[in-house]
Amino acid sequence: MKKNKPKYNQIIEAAVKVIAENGYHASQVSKIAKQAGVADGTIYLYFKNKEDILISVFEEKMGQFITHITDAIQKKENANEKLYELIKLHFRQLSEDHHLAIVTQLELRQSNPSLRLQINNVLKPYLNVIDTVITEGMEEKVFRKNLNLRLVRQMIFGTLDETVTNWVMKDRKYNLVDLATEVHTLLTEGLQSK
Amino acid sequence: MKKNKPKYNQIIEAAVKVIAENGYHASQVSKIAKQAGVADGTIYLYFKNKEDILISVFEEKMGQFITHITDAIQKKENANEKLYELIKLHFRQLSEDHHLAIVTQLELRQSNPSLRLQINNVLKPYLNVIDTVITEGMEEKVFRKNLNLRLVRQMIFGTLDETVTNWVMKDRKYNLVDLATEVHTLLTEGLQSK
Amino acid sequence: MKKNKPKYNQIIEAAVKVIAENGYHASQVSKIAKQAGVADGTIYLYFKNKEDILISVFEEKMGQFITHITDAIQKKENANEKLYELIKLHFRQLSEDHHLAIVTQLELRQSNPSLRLQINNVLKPYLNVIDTVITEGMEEKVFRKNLNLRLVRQMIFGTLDETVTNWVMKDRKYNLVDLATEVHTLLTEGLQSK
Amino acid sequence: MKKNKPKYNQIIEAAVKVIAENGYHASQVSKIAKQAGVADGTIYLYFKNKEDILISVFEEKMGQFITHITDAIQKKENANEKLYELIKLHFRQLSEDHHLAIVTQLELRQSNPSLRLQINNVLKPYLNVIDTVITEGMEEKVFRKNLNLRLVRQMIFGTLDETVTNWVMKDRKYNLVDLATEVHTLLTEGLQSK
DNA sequence: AATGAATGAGTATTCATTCAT
DNA sequence: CATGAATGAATACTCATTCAT
Repeated sequence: MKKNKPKYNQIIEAAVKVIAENGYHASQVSKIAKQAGVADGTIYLYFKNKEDILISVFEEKMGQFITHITDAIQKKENANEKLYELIKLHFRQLSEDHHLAIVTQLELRQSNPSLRLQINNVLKPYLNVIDTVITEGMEEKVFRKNLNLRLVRQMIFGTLDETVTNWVMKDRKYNLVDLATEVHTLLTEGLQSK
Repeated sequence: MKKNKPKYNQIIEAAVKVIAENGYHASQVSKIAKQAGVADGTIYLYFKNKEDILISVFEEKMGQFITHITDAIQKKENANEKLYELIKLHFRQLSEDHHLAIVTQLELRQSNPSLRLQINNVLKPYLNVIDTVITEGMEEKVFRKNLNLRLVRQMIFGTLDETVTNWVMKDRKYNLVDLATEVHTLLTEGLQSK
Repeated sequence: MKKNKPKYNQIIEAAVKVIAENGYHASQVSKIAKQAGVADGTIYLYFKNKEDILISVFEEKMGQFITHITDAIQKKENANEKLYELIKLHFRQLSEDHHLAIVTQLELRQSNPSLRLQINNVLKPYLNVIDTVITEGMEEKVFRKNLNLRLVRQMIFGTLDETVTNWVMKDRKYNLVDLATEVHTLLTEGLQSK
Repeated sequence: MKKNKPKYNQIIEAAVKVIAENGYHASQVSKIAKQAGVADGTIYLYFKNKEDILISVFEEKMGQFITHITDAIQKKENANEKLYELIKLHFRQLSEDHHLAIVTQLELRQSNPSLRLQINNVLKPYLNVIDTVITEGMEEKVFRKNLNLRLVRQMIFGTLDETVTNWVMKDRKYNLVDLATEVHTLLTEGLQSK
């Protein structure tokens, strides 16, 4: 499988770095090749075209991202703790790889509709993980029953995504992971005073 | 002021239509000019460059959007009702102008980071409106005191934005405004069962 | 009509010169533009793409070529004289424009099949002129009746074409027009001694 | 000699097939190698470069073509019969190997002038055969004396070549060999009625 | 002899912007 | 004010050839 070839990963890592530092539109294939230490033509032995590099970057990175979160929340006992873990790891992983954070929150969004459709497909497993936590929470009666699954998922993902994007746009000047507790409380308890 | 010139608005409206129908990347200046019924060069008598058209589209449309919401929530008595009104009008206005919805939720996001920074500036007054509602809610003790203002704003805006984007990407097949009540409940009461 | 625009003809003439001097494959669009004294982009205001330049070169030049021959042979009294005139003018016109001769006999032949198909279409009117001369000759009983039209046309065109190509490949070291009489005699009387 | 190596011929045959089926420009070295069942690099153990493959294809095939014709016409008694035999075999051989016909009449002509110069060298022996027949014909007084050798050769070769090219371009829908008699008559007797 | 992964030179085309009229 | 013809910078991808194994 091509993913075991060292050059495949070399190119993926080079792409993340080049895109994060130069922005999507200034990331020419030749620049990525140079950063990866291979010839321009070599890129095309491993990727169909430039778009395929971007999709593959996202697939590889999101795959690890999701696997990590899925593994961690399995060890938690109830949906509430699972949700907290998911928030914490979502923040932590993007905190720890700020190149990746820039690429996912800013650069990849300026892609064309066809690419964004593929990106959504890669995101689906993550959204499914969120759905599972919500469903479990309703079954465990930790969360209110009769929650609108799609809406709740949109609230959770929308909140996390917006929070990370703001953090990236503020040049990551504050600690993102520190916000996990508060975000979790907001999502579970809402705004209302009791 | 240039906004009183009829061609200025002609071009703004043409831009919304062209971008919504053709997508951001296929919206050449010449296409917008043709749709507006003016010569290519005329565009540059009213706008500094292409980016300026896009910013102006967003400014004009968001200005009305925000004015409308600000006016409406002033008439509401407490922060809870104001929040509900804000959600409802956010959804309704984008429902009623689907060209605008496509442009703001999908097409304008393909722009480069510099443009997006300016778009954020245009959004700021709207985020301030949200902040005001939250602050009032805390003062009125309708909302918990000690809420992290920025975080709450990100939750509210992130949730609304993600909800609208999903609706647009599902080709607007369901009624967006109908979701306002549920979204409001989710935001105020959270997920937890009581 | 675009053919009246001076730049259209400027580009056509530049293309003939550049292709004749550099060869088909070394004739980049930018080189043609430079020779024509226009910007690269201007080429695309007058031609759909590079192939369209080549087709148009051939159309324009062959159009004049054919018109000239058609006009001249109308004045001749019988098919035999018309054939002689056709041979003479075929040779003379390519003799007098050696850039055109190089382009038609050598460079345009290395084009791809799709282009060659279009080139054949442009040639058709010329082949029709040949056919008319042959048919008239049979009617006038100057030529044998029952000649196979297609075959005779192929003999005439094949002979002229091969003769010109050899002349071009020998760097035009001898006078092509001088051969007209002999070629005419060969075609009409054949090889056989009487 | 490299011609005894089996892979040499494998590659030659593969090249004819690949070029006939895919066209000259879509016949990459790697495609020829694959068809021949060898590695890309192996090609370069037997051929100097891609052009050398093409030249060699033409040399090998034309060698057989010419040998066959030379042998056959030696058995004929006079120049007239020899010319007829040459025409018949020219047509028959290309009829029987339609891959070769496509390659020689269409595909190889898309090559650059340098390659075509080398192709002409390969053709020379064939043109010499034609010359010999003409000279014999003049000596035998079967053909008119004082024929311009080069011109007659160009008429014969031009006619045959144009006839075959037209047949290939019409997708070989009619029987080429059947035309031999008529072509022979045209060449020897000309167009004129007696 | 044979392999095939790696190389890197080369080019048509688009479109935001200008400026002479 | 308005026009629209002209500009020219900028870039992904192919494929003949090499050479370490």
